[in-house]
Amino acid sequence: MSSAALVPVFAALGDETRWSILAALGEGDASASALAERLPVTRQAIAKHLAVLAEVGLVEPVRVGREVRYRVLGAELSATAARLDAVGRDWERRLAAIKEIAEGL
Amino acid sequence: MSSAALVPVFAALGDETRWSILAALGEGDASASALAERLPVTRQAIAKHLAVLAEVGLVEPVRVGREVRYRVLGAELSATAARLDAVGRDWERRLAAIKEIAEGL
DNA sequence: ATCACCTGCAACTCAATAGTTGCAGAAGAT
DNA sequence: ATCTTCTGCAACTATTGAGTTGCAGGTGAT
Repeated sequence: MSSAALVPVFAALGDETRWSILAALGEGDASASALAERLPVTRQAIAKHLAVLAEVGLVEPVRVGREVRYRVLGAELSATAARLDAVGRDWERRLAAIKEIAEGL
Repeated sequence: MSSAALVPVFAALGDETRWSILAALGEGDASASALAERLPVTRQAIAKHLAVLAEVGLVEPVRVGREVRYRVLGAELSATAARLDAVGRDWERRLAAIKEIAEGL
């Protein structure tokens, strides 16, 4: 089941640095230390971001020996997108209905 | 064209109060003052949120006499959802490819 | 056993932002 | 013309969060 609250997911996605991290993970799993070599922030900052991303289910930790690699979960992203789309369509539908009533049809 | 940067849109959607506002607007256009009567925050706070939402194209101001009503743009939400889904699918695809290579297929 | 490296926790700084109050100004209503 | 009401601007507070440095603890490699 992947239905954490919707809003925290967007809050997690509302940060450029986290997108850099997600983009980097999109090219293969990596640890916080490995990511720190490619990004202009410290390992600890990245670790915090990864914790946020893991909290909302966008990323998943995988122990490999003494390091902890992270895997991006694209499916969760798509699921979130689906829910967002549903909300958007619902509002469009309801507002269209209101408009018709207002026009006296 | 509705392609503002993607990240600020998520940042805008990462706030509970703004979702309350969007939900209220989903039941019909309303002004900041009208919204302030239904929500537990001041009009000015709502005005700021509406400015943020308008900035990223999720909402649109409409002058009606001396008041300014806001209309929620569900289509923009759906467009954002589509872009999000595309990113998610892309990552899944790439990671699946990497996995196959790693397994020596 | 020792060394190197990676993770995790804690304390701190600084900037951004959600929220407030207060006031000035413009546009309908009477 | 006056009164009401709605909007917009400005200053201020407080909280959150991004980022840092420093250090302690484990785990694999030699």
